[in-house]
Amino acid sequence: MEPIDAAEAEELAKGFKLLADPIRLRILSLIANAPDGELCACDLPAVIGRSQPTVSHHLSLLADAGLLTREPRGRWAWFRVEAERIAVLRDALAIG
Amino acid sequence: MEPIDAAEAEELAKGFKLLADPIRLRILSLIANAPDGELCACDLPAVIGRSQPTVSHHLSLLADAGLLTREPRGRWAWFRVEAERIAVLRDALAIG
DNA sequence: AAGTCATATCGACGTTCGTCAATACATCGC
DNA sequence: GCGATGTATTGACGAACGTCGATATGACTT
Repeated sequence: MEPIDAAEAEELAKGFKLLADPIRLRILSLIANAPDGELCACDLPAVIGRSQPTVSHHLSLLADAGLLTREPRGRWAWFRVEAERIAVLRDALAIG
Repeated sequence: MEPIDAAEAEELAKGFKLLADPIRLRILSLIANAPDGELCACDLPAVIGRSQPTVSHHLSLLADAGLLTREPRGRWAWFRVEAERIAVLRDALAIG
């Protein structure tokens, strides 16, 4: 954890805020561990146990922040984890 | 990022929620980079730019969660970063 | 003992967040 | 075209959060 200024703290906090929800963590985990590293949004409401609008809301938050990429294929939407963006947050937690 | 269940996601989300605030990030950064790895709370309100109750509030949140340890010395309170607890969160972001 | 100083707690306020029902939008199959 | 299906958006609600002024607690100094 290097010394950070106010602007960088603001930026990092936005990132961690997205990780500060169990639903979003499970979504990221499910996608990261899915075959070929991608997952169809259609499966998530049942697996997560939340309504379709709620899941879609979280997916949009993660995608808008660049932590996920969305690829529409016909009727379905497929998502992948943007590992580099996660790595930025992980590296910010390196202490000493 | 290994596959995580609902209980683990809940636990990790609590941790990331503490990192999801720029003030708390700066507090952690300032303490981690302070001489001897410890910092007196008395300096923080001026450096951070928030009121004393606000800073004390954030320090308590971090200490209660085990991310900081508080050591009262006379009139002052000194804080250290609990690196192992931060490492748990960092490791959770390791994506295959 | 009285005063001072650092810290913690309380109470209140506006803001943000997570959630879902209802609805709109887009794409497929017939 | 039309109905069905997957997804996104809207609107509304209660809960949680960050903030600060006022106050309380505790410790040192004289």
